[in-house]
Amino acid sequence: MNTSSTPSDFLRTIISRDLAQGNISDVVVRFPPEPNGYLHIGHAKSSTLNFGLAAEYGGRCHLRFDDTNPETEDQIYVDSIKQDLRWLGFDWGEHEYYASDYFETLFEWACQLINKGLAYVDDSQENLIRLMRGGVTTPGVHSEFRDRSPEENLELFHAMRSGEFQDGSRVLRAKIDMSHPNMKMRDPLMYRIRHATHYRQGDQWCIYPFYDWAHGQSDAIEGVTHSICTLEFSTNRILYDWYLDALEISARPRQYEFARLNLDYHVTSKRRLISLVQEHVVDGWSDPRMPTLAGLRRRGVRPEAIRSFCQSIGTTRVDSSHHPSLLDHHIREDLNHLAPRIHCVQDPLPVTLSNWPNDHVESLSAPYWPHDIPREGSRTLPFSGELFIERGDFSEDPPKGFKRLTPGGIVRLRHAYMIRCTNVEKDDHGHVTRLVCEWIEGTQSGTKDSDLKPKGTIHWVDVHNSSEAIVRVYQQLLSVPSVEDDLWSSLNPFSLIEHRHARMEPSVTQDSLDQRYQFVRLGYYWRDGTCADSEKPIFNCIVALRDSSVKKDASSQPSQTQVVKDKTLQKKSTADQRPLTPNEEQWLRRSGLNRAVGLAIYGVSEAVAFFDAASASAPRVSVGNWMANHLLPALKDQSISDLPFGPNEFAELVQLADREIGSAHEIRETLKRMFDTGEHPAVLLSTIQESFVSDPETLKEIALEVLHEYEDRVEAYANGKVGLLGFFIGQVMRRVHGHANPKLIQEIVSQELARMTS
RNA sequence: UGCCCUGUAGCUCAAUUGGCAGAGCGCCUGGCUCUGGACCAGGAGGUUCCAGGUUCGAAUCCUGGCGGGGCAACCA
Repeated sequence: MNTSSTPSDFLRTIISRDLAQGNISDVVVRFPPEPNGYLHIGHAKSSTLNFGLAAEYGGRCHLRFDDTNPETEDQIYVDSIKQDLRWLGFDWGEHEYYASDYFETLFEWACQLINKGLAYVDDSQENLIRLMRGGVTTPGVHSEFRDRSPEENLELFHAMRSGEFQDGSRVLRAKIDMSHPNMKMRDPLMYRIRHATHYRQGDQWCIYPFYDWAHGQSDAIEGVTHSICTLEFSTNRILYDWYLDALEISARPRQYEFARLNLDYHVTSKRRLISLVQEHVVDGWSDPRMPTLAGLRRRGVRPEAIRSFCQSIGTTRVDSSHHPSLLDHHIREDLNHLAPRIHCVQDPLPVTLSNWPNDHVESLSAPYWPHDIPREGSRTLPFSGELFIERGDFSEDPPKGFKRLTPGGIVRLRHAYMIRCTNVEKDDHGHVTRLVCEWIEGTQSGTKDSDLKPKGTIHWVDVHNSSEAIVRVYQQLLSVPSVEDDLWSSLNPFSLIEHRHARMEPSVTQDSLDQRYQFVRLGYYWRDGTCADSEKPIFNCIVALRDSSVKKDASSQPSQTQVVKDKTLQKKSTADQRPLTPNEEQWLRRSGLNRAVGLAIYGVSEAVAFFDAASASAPRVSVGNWMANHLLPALKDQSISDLPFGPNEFAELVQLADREIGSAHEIRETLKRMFDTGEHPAVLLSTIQESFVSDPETLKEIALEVLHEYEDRVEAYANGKVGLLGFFIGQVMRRVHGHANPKLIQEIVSQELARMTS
């Protein structure tokens, strides 16, 4: 199976830390689909993440239906989502929840916000509200209803609930900040009026909460600790926190975002999937070409493959798109040890063996498994003078490297004999209709090697002892990696290839209907469950075998030349620096600092005065560097005057660094502690250094330990790879957990190195 | 144009939190084989987006720039 190394990603880092620091005692996550469609491969990523996290950390994962929009949601989707999740192998126990079950609580909480003056009823029209929100660079304006009293708001809100108003006539909004740089904070809507029947709550409600108002609160109600959603919600996080803070409830879930799954050559947007179904481009939601779990399932993909695919792609915050070959790889890996090998000829070409004894039928025994798979079992393969081979396995005019049958050439029929092609029969159009071949006696599979060297081995079936079948081979739905402008022109016209006259070997009739096979040299297949009543059996191709003979088509990985990744472009754009103002120029000249450092200081209020004061007793350049690189960035929101220390203490710190009383690492640590305690730098530094390994003998011991452990590298060092000095220092540093002076280590390591290699 | 996120091998991700830039997939070569599969061995592929700075040492910290994505639904 695939590499079982436990995945490491930013979420696991966060959760491990929360657990270690005691921020939480149990991990509670949730998978929150809206029941308005079928689950697809993207949901598989999200659900394996959440259910996987819960399992790994011994926590739990809730299934919550985010059903706050009565107009699009339906029980059939609830049912299909549950079915798909169970199929994937996930178990949520009794933790099945519905956001709509929280409507009453949400309503009460909204009233609380109204009472606090943090929410108001707005009678403005929809498009006016939109207009008044402003744009990304222009602030919004206040609604004329923004300053209604809590009493009036409460009364109106209750009237909204009791159905006194029409759809769209009023909304409840949070009262935040109409000029907030984040658009989501410009008095977001909390409730709309919708006189619609909810699939679960019926006509109980005519006001419905929006996502932002419902989601975080639902998380809090359920005790969710980590609320993991996709990247497009990252701008919503600030609102998520605002609502929870405003409510002052004890439960405190946190939202984290990760990148959704994109699969090249597949349609992933729900809207487009719907139109494919509605326009009958595909055979419903479970068409084997669809990226829905229902489609994947019908195609024959097993949940194990989907889960291992999802684990292998990792979890990041980077928008990325995956090539389907990776999914294919996991499907094959799953099926390789599971699917017995049988013969199927998809596109039959008749072959007559001219010298085969008349009417003789030989029963050959053929193992189901190749030598490298440790499984037992075989079946009987009837063999006579009338056979079918794959049309593509014969070529009159073979390309270079063709390893199959050619006029006059020899191939082995798998599990049977070698044959030589002696004659090619064609119709009036020059189309090959039949091959006449010579049976080569004594070449049966398993017998001693003959001198003959077949070009290759091909599969076959017996004409009179085989059955017809329909075989469907699928390719990606799109002919381009992603839909550009128009879905219809992006569709791959060859996404379904149907072989109506395929021939199967006879053993198949004895197998159970849900058996998955490898059709030798073709791929993995199984019977289409939805067509059980069809006259001929219908087989779906689950995934083709890897095929290094095929010319790569449009869906192959991009070639190196195709991908320039705009690197040249990026290079060209040298950092054009903005011109300086006269004041800035004067400041730079006066301070004697370089541009970057100088401007960093100039841009922060009080920083110039701080710099001037500090540089009275310490070198200006050092003061500048330490300020720009370490002091100012650590400031975050607070201002310089809030610091528990002043410029004089800072100057002392800089001097400690300058006189090499402390290493850069130690000085940084000292500064960090000054932020917390405000204590004197020299005192802090000496306590830090006390815990340091400063005894040269001890360090020498450790250095020798390292050098012995990495003898090969010492040799490489001796041979001129002097850059390894840094590596040795690093290793010693690691062993003392950073608690030592690097310059001292360098001295010692260099000495020992010189001794060893001289 | 405002705010937020994000740039590591062709692709997707790692890198013990400042210490030798690695893995899987894909690709190429060889071996094995009665599957152009699987398996085994090897290989190519990197200016860690760019330019500066701090440091004994930077993919990692700082400044500036460039590229990509998201946000202005009475959807979620």
